Amino acid sequence: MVATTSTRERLVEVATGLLEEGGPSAVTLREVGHRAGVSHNAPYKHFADKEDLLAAVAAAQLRANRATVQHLSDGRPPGEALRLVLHAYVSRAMEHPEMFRLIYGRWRTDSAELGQAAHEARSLLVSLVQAAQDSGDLPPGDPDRMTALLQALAHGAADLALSGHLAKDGKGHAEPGDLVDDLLARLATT
Amino acid sequence: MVATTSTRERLVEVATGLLEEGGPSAVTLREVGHRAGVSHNAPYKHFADKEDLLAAVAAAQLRANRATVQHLSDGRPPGEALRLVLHAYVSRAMEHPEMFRLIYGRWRTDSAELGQAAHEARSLLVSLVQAAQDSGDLPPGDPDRMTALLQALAHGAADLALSGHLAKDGKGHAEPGDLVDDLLARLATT
DNA sequence: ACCTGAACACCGTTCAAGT
DNA sequence: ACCTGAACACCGTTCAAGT
Repeated sequence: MVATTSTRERLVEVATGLLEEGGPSAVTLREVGHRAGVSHNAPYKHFADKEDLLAAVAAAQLRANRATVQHLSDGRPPGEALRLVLHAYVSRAMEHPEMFRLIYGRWRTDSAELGQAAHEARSLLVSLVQAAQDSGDLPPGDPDRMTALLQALAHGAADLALSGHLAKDGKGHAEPGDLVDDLLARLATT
Repeated sequence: MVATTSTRERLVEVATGLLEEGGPSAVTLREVGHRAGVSHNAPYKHFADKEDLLAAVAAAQLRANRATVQHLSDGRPPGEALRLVLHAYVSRAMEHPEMFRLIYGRWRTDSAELGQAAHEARSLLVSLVQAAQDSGDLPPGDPDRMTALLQALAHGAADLALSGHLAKDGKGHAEPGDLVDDLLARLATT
């Protein structure tokens, strides 16, 4: 299997690496072009501007996440699958903070590719929640709303932990994963 | 009462305005200086660099938020006070997205002023939660951890809503404030 | 102590031109 | 269709100098 990566794919790969190393400001089109072996403005032939390139990076990562989620939940009981997926959500955020902040950052460009990837990621999560409700691991109710509750908690716990606003005194000892478990436990006993 | 605003205070005010209008990239030291009536590099006499100025902006806002929280909760039953404060947290985020993202963004500078303001904001929230536990509006347990759970949910709901990752199909109709109420309701019946 | 003007290095973006 | 080199406007930061 020969990997024939197009220039466009290489630009996205290189930009991904630069992002994780030093955040969006480290993704200069000059360095992207240089690492991809093209000129510093060749990216403009594939992307409208820098933000459009970053949107492609975020979309690619969302698709990769979706594959991970599917693999993680495959063949497991719904309650356990959901728990693993939420913990993976948090772990990914803590290990790849720049990518996390990019994906859930503010976009002034409405990238169709990114919107599509985000929609598919959410759909998968909703179906997982629905399965957990059917199996009795989660209480009944609108699955969209239950999903939003769970994702909001996992997301907020990760984001606050990343910014150091989550009880760093060590007293509460509230790791983001612990909060996920707290919520799941309370929901299970309702 | 004559308002004798120092240059430093004026720089922070001007930077705050620019931030809310167009985000951190709109806060150019040149424009800050110009609006404050000084040269484009006068800010360097008051702040180490641009990030240090933004840290002062964030710290000032955290202190203002703290005052709002105290005023909101003053004289109300703990359960209601907590609910109002969490809703205010969400509303503030939705109405001032750039400020919200700044405060809970990533800092490479460890500003003592910002760290102090963040710590005090968290302490106030913990004491509110503790009062709600004492009055029976919230279940018992480590107040630091209960606070983290509540803040993580409010924070995540607001952040996901801002980035459009919260069920925008309209089916679940999950506004951030609704999620706050969902969690409070579930905690009340535990 | 606080401020200014010039200068430097860097970056996103555009443009005319090349194959 | 895809790429290049030069150029423009802009920005953070530094420096020598002024009061």
